[in-house]
Amino acid sequence: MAKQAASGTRTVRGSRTGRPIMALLDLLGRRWSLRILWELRDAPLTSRALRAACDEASPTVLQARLTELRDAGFVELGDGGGYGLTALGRELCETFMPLHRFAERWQK
Amino acid sequence: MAKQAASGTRTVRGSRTGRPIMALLDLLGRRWSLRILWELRDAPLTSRALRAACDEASPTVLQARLTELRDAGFVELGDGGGYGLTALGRELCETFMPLHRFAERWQK
DNA sequence: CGTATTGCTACGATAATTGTAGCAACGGAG
DNA sequence: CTCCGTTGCTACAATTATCGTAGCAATACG
Repeated sequence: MAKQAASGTRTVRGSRTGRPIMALLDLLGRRWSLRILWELRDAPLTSRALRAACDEASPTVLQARLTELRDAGFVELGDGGGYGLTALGRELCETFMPLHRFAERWQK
Repeated sequence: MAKQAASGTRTVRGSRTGRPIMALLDLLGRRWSLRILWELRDAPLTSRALRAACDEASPTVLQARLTELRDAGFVELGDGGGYGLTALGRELCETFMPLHRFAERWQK
């Protein structure tokens, strides 16, 4: 019972409120979503290079996430191959950069 | 079953590199993790209030996430009941606050 | 005692993810 | 053209994760 997106409305699993933050948290909360954005932060990667960067995750999920992230407008498939961040995606990725330093301090 | 943390080492699914950012991305990439942190951003909530805030998500997963987030030191169970963010958790949550405005602009 | 909370768990059903293998399309040698 | 190697992408069974419902023990109040 995959939740269908009602015409024009961005309806993501687990977020029936319509609040965009919920849709975003849900999208980013799926496995490998955050990781994909992270791995693409510097430069575009081919699907296989991305898979290698993502600890050889299953191509099934990666393709699913890439499709979702493309639909969301965060990732694009460049002409000539290779996945890269869109301007919007780069902007989103910037939001997560402080996470890097935080993680270093966390670690404990 | 749930991957056990080898003595002293923080080993999280999908992150065998040992880089803390990977462990963090993996932890936050599990379902409801981000949402839980988000819902606790203002004030502590009881387990049931949190469940209500999280769209009546299954208590099984919520308990699992809460345990993980507690082990990570982001969430704590206050004396007298109620889950709240730790100082570290509040700090992590601050990192995600820009996400709110980003989500508003996203939406499209 | 009854009633209502709290945090938390059991367990079958369902959905998501994994792992392996492979496809069609394109391009560059040879 | 043929042979390679790459690209993005898919099939499909097996394994996990999550859902949904019900309920437990503990605590508190009357």
